[in-house]
Amino acid sequence: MTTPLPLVYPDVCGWNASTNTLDQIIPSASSSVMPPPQTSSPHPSPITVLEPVPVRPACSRQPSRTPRRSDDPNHVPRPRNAFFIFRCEFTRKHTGEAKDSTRSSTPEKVLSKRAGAAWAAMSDAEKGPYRDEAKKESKRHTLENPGYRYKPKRKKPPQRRTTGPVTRREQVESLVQLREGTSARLAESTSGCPHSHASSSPEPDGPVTPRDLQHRRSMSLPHIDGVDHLSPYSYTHTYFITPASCSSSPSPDPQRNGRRLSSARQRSFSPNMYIPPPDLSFDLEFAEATAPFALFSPRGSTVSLPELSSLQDFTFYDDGSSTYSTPQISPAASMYDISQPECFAAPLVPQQHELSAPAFNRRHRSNTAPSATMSPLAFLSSSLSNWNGEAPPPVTLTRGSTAPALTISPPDPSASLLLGQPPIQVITDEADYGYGTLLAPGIDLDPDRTPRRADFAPNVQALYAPPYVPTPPLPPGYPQPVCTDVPLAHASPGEAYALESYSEGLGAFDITPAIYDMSPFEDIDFSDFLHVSQ
DNA sequence: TTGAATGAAAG
DNA sequence: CTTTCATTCAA
Repeated sequence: MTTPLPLVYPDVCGWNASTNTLDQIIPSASSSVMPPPQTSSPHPSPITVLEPVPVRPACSRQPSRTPRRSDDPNHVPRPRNAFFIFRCEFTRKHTGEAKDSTRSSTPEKVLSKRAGAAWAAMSDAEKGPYRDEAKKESKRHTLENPGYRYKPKRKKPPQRRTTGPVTRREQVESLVQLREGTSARLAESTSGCPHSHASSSPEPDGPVTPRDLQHRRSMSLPHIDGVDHLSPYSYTHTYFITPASCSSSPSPDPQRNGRRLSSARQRSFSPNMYIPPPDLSFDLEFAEATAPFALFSPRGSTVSLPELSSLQDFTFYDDGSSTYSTPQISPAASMYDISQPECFAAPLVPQQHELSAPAFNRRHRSNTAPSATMSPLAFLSSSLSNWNGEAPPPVTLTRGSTAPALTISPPDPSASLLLGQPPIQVITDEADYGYGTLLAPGIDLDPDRTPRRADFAPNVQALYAPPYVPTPPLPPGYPQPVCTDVPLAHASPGEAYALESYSEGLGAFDITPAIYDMSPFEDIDFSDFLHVSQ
């Protein structure tokens, strides 16, 4: 057993970083006033600084009645931030000029509220001086209090919005509940949903709140150079699954919803429909907004936000000469030579090693907090985007006891891509699920599990082109596409077909896609890009 | 009341 | 390792 050395925390006041010693300490009172040992307690240190002498700038009304950091005379208060500096001035103006009665009668709370409102109404330019002042004050603070370190004391244990694992099923169900609740409230309908799985309701924190929806963890697009990259869309749509039996309940927007669902129902999926991989060169605005992703995506991995935002000199011109400059990111990017404008154009007929258009390579960041709600479509498509085009192994299905076993060998994936062949047919005991099914034979859609790429039909990725992608001409001799693609900017909601195969596939499992709206580009789930419409 | 810093959680 | 986020604390 070693001698209990006095605990020393180098970052408390008094530590001299240069000499690695404690310069100024009151060598007394080491443990006399120590609180009971608590791990969360940030060690009220016996070490105290002699000289700090906090300078309170002009405004300070010195509310001596405030709990001055528990009667520690050597406590160094934090520097004020811009708002606080503003608030000081604000307070002075509003109480100083007024009569004393006002001063005493205006509670701090009200002042704070008013100051907050005033602050919010101010422009950046107006706030600038306060920010500068705050910076100065901060600098002065560090100069005058070397070794100072802000050490907030934990009083409450930090609460994450959700604790513990939340299964995807729970996420989906809580979304369904949210939607159901909204529908019910709006239509005053009492139709319940038998599939709601009340037994396995999302336990820890209850259903997803709208705020959670806004905060679906996903790739936030940092505004490069602080410039907003405006989207041509007013909304992006993310789809989530609701059991078919629930979808009959009135929806908050029956018109849109009905149109969406019925169009998905009515339009039959053509097995000959060739949906090309996305061509990202088609639309200036879209390309501008997407380009960072496209640039990085050949790495096929995640991109840190700093990296992304370091794309400062990214420019994009559509003046015919089509030049842009952008930093060379990685050697892997040479697959799409980013020095060339054409790099944004996906190969019209992708080879197997480059099946994906750049955007498709971008993996969905899986930094999903438990509270983050990922739409089923998002996780489906995230799996899809991880899929490298390999065909799943041949699957043998037994068709009842009398029927002969049926072996389905997926076609050569590259061939199927080239020819735009339909996905393989899924045949089960129950039914012929038909073309358009996304899943490979014998695969059940299990919301608790992220599908692996082997779960999908071999050319399913090719079916996943966004609806707004202009169809490139197919090589002569190939079946020409059935669908006429609509340019992005002119795409109308009814034109979306990218999800049809998806919804048909899901429909086979009694699952109907539904939608919710998100305001554009605040928090982008990249998979939404692939299915955006309108 | 806003904003900065922190530390821990989570990937 | 990096990023997110709840919490504290400045008057």
